[in-house]
Amino acid sequence: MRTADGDLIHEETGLVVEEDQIDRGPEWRAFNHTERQKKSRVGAPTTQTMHDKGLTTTIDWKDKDAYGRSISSEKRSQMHRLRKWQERIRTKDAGERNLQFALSEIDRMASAMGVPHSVREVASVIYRRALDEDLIRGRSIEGVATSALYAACRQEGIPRSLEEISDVSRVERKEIGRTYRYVSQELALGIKPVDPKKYVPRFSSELELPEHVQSKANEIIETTAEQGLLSGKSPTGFAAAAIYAASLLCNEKKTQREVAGVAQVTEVTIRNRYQEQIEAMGVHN
DNA sequence: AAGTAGAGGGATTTGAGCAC
DNA sequence: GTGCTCAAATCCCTCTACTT
Repeated sequence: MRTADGDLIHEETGLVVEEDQIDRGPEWRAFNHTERQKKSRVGAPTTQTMHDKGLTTTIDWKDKDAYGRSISSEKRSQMHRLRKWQERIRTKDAGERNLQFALSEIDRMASAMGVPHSVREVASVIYRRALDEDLIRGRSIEGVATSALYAACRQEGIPRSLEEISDVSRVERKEIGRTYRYVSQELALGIKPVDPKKYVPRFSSELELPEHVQSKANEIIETTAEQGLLSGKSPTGFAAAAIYAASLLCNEKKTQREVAGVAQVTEVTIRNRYQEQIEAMGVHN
């Protein structure tokens, strides 16, 4: 095998067997200076599948020289040290690269969702903790990164639903939920179920509902949640129903379809929830 | 808009099988 | 008997599709 430099490499040992003696200086090459500048780089073809793009030298594990002869014990121990360091650098690089990738994914998703910088910081911390606790083994980096972001949003009090986060992630909703539960449990994040009231301002502003409708929706949520109506129900559906009910009560009516759209639940869910809520409010008043 | 049936999915409970 | 794992059963919620 020959490198781009023309050096002959021993197939098994990977050691250089024969150096290309010819100086291919620039002045007599076929392409001139400007052509040379056009080429961003020269040399061996690179591959994206390896972190070093396949350019680094590999020291193999045989104690033979380029000619296949055994080498002295002094050389052997020197080779051993070199290999050890190469392995250390290689694995360290791989870990760093994965972390870099995860953090850039978190950043990308956070930007796409428009969440503040503090959430990204928290997500990064959660991801690093998951890495330290060895929770990523057997799971995808993207999955853990996405669930770290999901957890961070909830922890910072600006929750995003699994639907919303799976829209910007390459990982599907089910996987995010599963990984999130696992990470949250293992790291003892102690995140409480999302308060539906947290969704009210965002959904309301998307629906362009005035302040007093929001307060009414919050009131409905508080009263009905006290009566145990929230238990086991999805917070987004609950919030959507309360907003719908509030819009009716305040004569600022939005259709179930509109509310369902911004909350990413179905109209059926809104119907079921809001009737329970209205009933409970009736009993309450 | 409202209602209904049925499908599908997640979480929890129950029960069988196994090792100690 | 106790503790554990794993699969099946069950419950509840949300969804789609359809009708009124």
